[in-house]
Amino acid sequence: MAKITKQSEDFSKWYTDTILNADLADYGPVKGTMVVKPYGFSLWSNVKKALNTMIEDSGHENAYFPLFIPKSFFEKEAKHVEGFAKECAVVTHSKLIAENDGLSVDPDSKLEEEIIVRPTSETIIWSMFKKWITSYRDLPVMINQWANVVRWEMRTRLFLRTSEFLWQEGHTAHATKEEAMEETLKIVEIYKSLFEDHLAIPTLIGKKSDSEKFAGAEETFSIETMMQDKKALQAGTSHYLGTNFGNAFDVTFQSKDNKEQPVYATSWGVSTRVIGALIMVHGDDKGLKIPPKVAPQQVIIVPINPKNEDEKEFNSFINQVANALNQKNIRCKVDSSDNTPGFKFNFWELRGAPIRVEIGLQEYKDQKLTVCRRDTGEKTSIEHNDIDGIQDILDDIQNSMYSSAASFLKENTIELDSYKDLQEKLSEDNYFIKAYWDGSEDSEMKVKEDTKATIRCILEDIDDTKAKCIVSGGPAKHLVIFAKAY
RNA sequence: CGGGAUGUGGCCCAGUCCGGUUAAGGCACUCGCUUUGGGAGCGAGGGAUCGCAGGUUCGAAUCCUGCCAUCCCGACCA
Repeated sequence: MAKITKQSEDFSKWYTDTILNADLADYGPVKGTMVVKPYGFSLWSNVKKALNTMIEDSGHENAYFPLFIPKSFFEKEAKHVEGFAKECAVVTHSKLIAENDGLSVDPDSKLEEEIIVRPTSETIIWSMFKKWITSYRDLPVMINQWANVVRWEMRTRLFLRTSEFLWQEGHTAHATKEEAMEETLKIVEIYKSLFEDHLAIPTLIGKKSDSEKFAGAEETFSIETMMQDKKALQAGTSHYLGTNFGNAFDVTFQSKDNKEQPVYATSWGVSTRVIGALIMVHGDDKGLKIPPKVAPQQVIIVPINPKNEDEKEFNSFINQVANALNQKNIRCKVDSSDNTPGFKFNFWELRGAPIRVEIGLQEYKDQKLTVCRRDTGEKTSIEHNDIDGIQDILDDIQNSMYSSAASFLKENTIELDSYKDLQEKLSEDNYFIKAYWDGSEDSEMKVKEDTKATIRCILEDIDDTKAKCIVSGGPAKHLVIFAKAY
């Protein structure tokens, strides 16, 4: 276990060091791929469990659609093709031939129609919806799937952008525009709750500008979050797709009064990128800081073995504490490896365990526990059977992690109305800049060229003739956030 | 696909310019003893066809040619 680079020295090196050293993930053999290791997967599973519960509780059903999609499906929706054409893995052959010194592709096995490895599943899902939807009685259809997708990326980073990643993608079909829009916004609220209540990550919610929205969507809503380097990370998206996919796949339904009607759609997704967000929002120079609700281990007990004491009784005291915690559904583990206590302290801080309980001779004699919080480093002593006391500390850690991230976001979000100030500020440091925008692509592009910042989201539409665009000085249509993004 | 760099035990790397015994060191690993309240110490041990393929040479990690891979910087992106 090596020492990790300080955040202040090189934030992105800190990020990679932390992931590798905390055992979350490792590089895969193919460029841009990653292996999610057990500790990282356990974290993802906790996130997944929380989100899946909310998805199911709001009426969605899980299903699974194939990885392989006929190429022709992508040709059906023009914008969608445009958006994904440049990053698709394509299957062209079905056989290999063993030759003297290796394998080669059998030219005779060329497929009649090439197959695309899904970059997202709208097309295959809507091809199925066509079969399933004929009457108003069939609607709404509310499907979710947990899957892997492949997007052939040029530059990749662990969790943030890899060629293959895990996510959930929701796909719904509705009888009316209003219902589909309502669904789109309901999902945004679910995502907001996942981030704020479970991951302790404050969020900004808004609409994407045309240049940033999902290929094939009418409207894209996004959950934007601020990392500790003050760059923005889009952590979730929810799309109102209108009738684009319904039309492309010729899906219609018959209403009560026997009229043929178009079907309205939504789609929405959250990926393993949230792990990246969690790392970059909460981590520090010691490593990860995981919010208790999703931590693989909430409490780590580090025994400090006494020299000449009765080891048996000491160990049974420790097991008694661990069992009591586990019985109250607190995820707890005793680190009984033969490393030194100091090593274990650092090891579990690196891995972000919210609470460490130290039990040595002193605690054994006093029947007390020394409790150390990962977020503040503060040590307190509590009675050995005060399980509620531990739960209270976990809750407090969860809350204070959220509030410190929230004040960080607030401190680094500034409102500006002069373009000169915007350029100056963004050349000094990263910020979220709240400003008016006239809605034109020219203004949007100018900011990107001058500062590398983009419109992360549209917070609200403006109907005030006095509001001026920060770029052009013309009448403003929207209040937006400009920021550099991952 | 353009510009730059790098390939040597599991990992980080010295050695390459100027060819010459058994390829050095650190981390990690294994065994033993001593340790254990903030990354333990000592001793012993295992592990490398030096990215691949040719070539030059008495002799190649080192020189030459070709290839491959990875990383960084640009055009694309949840």
